[in-house]
Amino acid sequence: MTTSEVPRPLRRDAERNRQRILAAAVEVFATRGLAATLDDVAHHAGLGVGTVYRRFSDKDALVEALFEDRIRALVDLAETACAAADPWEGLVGYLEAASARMAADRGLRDAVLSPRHGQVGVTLARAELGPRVERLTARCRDAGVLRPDVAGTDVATLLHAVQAAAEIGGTASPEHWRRTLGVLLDGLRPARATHHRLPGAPLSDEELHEALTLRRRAGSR
Amino acid sequence: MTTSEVPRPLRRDAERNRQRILAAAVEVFATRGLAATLDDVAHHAGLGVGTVYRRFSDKDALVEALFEDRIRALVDLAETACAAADPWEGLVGYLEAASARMAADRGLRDAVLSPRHGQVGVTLARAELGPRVERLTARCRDAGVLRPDVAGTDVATLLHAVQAAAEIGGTASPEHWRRTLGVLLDGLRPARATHHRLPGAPLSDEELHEALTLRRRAGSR
DNA sequence: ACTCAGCGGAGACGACTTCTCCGCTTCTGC
DNA sequence: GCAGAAGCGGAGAAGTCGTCTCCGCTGAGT
Repeated sequence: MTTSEVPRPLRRDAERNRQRILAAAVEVFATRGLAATLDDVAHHAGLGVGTVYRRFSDKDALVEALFEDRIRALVDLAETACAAADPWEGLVGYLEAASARMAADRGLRDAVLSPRHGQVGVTLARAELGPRVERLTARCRDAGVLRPDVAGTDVATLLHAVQAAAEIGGTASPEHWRRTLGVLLDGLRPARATHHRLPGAPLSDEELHEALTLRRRAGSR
Repeated sequence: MTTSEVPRPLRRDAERNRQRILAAAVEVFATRGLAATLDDVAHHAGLGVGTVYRRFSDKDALVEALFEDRIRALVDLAETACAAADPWEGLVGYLEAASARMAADRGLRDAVLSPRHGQVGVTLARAELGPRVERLTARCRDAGVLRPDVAGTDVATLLHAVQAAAEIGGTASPEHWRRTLGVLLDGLRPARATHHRLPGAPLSDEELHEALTLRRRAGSR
């Protein structure tokens, strides 16, 4: 449903270029984030900017084409994790897999963690993430394998925190975030709650959503 | 030594305006970060931009005037924490205090966690932070109150991660970061032998420094 | 061969910042 | 009071950086 299939089959060379653009965009966005310019992408594909703009009306259109299914894959990941035999393993597996993908792709990181109006599909897909993380968390809490004072929104925040670590590791130490995640995971076990309860209350879903949406002047366009 | 004291005492109204600028800058930078424009600051002070530029040659000059001692205060905090009777309490106290200050002041956050050439004093002050955190960490490790596979650079990374949480809380939930810090602190206790060691190796000092310096296109100017 | 989809990429545009300039206002010392 | 230095305001010059358009040319497809 992205675009009606009716139009016209595209000339052979044009289709080839389309693929090149997509491939270049994947690479460029992955390393430089969504802040990369379309000029960058075009040049990386060995094409002129005009060509990119003929194929994709907008920078948003390109981003959407690239990231909607990537994000949907994260949703599937969460869904699968909900079905894991061991709730804790499910949560850990999801956090690791999701973190790994976002850490390896600055563009995905931006698409998931930052806002942007106009990217309808991406936004919708992202919205499906929250409830699943919530379920994942609730399951663990019920099973007593997660400290009871952690909410789903807290886990979302933690994911953000891990990505901050990933940003520090950058491409120089692409696995550096795992250390931060490791510390966090140990801190999430119930027995580990040595001290006091976590202070304050977790963010409500609305607060979290607003925080994520309101975020950053950055991004693209 | 900021500027030689010799010049001339400044007319009374000028001095008053200077104070207004400083006060406005504190406020504006705290809420909008270093990305705020000097026009913002000037307007917030009820003055024209020209006035600000007469007093401070540069945006950097203003930032420097504001944040050098703030960062130095963080250094002092770390120094004091090193002298705490209980090493763990020292570390926790430092992390909490430093996080609190940075969470409450987006400008400070930017000044400490991001780069910027030209801000000599700020950069120097920041450089003194690393070794102290290292000492703080080593003390805890030696005392066996910190998991042995955590290095000073890891703690620095964790601080970053906490600030990511702070950014989410924003001004709506200014204390939200404490929950993330809480989880992290519990995860830092010497392994009540849950899992495995933290994966990979900690960043070296140079790697961390480079990561911090190389960071972000953002900032001011 | 002919023609039209497709291409390239200079540059128009717009959004933003930083910082300057200069006529006018306000102090201050005498 | 008054002269004249110090200070002020804020329009706008100048620069930067992205997005996206335009149009003459190229080469695929029949």
